[in-house]
Amino acid sequence: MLDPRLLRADLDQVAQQLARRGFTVKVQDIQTLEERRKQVQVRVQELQNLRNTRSKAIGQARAAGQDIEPLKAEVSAYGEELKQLDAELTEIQEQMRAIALGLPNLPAASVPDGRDESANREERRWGEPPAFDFEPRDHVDLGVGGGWVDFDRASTIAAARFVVLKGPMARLQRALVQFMLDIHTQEHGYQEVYVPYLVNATSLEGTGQLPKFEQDLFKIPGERDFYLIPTAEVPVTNLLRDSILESDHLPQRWVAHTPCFRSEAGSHGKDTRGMIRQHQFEKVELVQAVRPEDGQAALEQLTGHAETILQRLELPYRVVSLCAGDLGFSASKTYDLEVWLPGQQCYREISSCSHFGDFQARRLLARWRNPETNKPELLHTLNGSGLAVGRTLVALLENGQQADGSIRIPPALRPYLGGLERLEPAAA
RNA sequence: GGAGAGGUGGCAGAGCGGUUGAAUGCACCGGUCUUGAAAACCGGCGACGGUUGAUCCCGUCCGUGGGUUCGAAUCCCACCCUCUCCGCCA
Repeated sequence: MLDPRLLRADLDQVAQQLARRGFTVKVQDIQTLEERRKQVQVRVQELQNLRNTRSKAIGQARAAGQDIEPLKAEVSAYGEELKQLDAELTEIQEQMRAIALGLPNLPAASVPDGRDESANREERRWGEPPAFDFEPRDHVDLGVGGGWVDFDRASTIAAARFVVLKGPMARLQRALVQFMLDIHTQEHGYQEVYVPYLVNATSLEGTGQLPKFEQDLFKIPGERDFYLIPTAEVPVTNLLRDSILESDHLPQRWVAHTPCFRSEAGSHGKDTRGMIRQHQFEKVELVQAVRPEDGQAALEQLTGHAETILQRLELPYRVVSLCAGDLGFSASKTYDLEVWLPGQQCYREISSCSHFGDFQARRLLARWRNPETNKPELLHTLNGSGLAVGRTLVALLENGQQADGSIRIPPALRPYLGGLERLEPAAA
C-alpha cells in the first residue's frame, strides 16, 4: 500500500509514476472521495466531541445532585446525525481503502521504462552456454527418457501441470533443497524457518496477492477460507505482521523451503510442455526485513545470494532488471535471474529478487523502532527465490546432459548425493 | 470433540458504567550524582488519524464485530485466538 498521505498531498505525482507501469489512476474519483471524506470526518469528530463533553457534564451534574434529564435529552439529540454521518464516514473509508489496496507500488527511479518484458534491461551474464557435439534434448525428453519423470501418471493422479519424480530425480530434488538451505544458512546468514502452507486472506493481503489476484491462487473453502501458498514469501513475510522490531534485530534474514501452489489461470497454452510451469513446485525462498536506508544494498546482496547457487551449480545465467511495465504489483524494483536452457535455446526465469520498500510493511504494519526518533517506523522488505527448485532440476538436466542420455552432476552437489557423479538412465 | 480460565500500552500486569488513554513494575529517553560506569534519585515515555510552519488541540483505539446506555476497557451477544484438564489422534 502506498502512503495515504502521499495520495492526499500529491496524487498527480503518484499517477505519473504509476503510469510508467501502464497503470491508470482515477485521479478525479479519488479527489472527489477525499474531499467528501474530510468534510464528513470533521463533522463526525465535532459531534463526538460534543457528545463526550456533555456526557461528562451529566456525570458531574448527577454527582452534584442536579436534575440531569434536560442534559440527557440534549445529548440524545446528537445521536441521529452522528449515527448517520459515522456510517457514511465508514463507507467512505472502506472505499478509500479498497482503492488504496488496488494501487501497485511506485517503481524505483532506477527501473527502466517499458511496457513489457521486451524492455527489460540485461545487467550482466555469468558462465558460457555449454557447447554440445550432438543435438541437445530438452528436459522432458531427458527426464521421461531416463525413466525419472512421469507427466502422464501425474495427470491421472491430479491433472495437467503436475509431475511425478522417481528414483534419482526425486533424490536430486531433495539434494538441491538441502544444498541451497545449507549455503544460505551457513554462508549467507539466513535463519531457516518452517511455516504453514495454508494461509488466511489477511496474510495474502499483507504481501499484496489479495485482493487483486485471487484468481492466481488455490482456495480451500471451509468454515474459514484458507489458501495454498503461491510462494513462501507469504507466510515468511507475515512473520513481521503487527510487530515492532528493535533496531539491533535488523536486518532480519529468513530462508524457507516450501512447496508453492499456483492456479496458473490466464496462462493456458503457455509452457504446457514440461516442468517449467506447474501447479505445484518446490522453492527455497529468501526474505529480508531491513532499515529503509539499507534496502537498495540489501537487494543487490540478496540477488548475489541467489546467484551463488547458480554459480556453484555451474549453470550459466544472466541478470535482468525488470522494466516498469513488467514489475510485480508490490515490487518497486526487481532483478530476475534467468538460467540458460539448451533445450529451449534461451534464458528462462529461475529466480526473482524484489525490493518492496515499505509497500508490504504498511499493509502488514511491520515496523522497527528507530533509535534516532524512538518511534516505530515502517520496515522495508525484500525477497527472492534462492532458487526455484523445479526449474533448477530442468536446468541441471538440460545443461548437464551427455550424448548417452546421462546427466553430469556438478561437483558442489555430489556430497548431497553420496558422491554420485552422473544420473544414469534406467534400463529400458 | 467435552469442561474451564483468559485476551489491556514494547513486555509484564491493575482497572466499583461517569474528570481512566488507562495504576504499578520492567524496558527505553533526558537529567542529577560519579574519573567513568553501575546503583540511587528526578523527569519524560502508547498507536493511528484530523488540524498545524511546529506546538496546542480534537477524534479513534483495551482480541474482532454487533448490542444496551446520555456515557462502555468495565454490562449483553456472536466470532477469533491463547492456556489448563479430559477424550481422540500423525
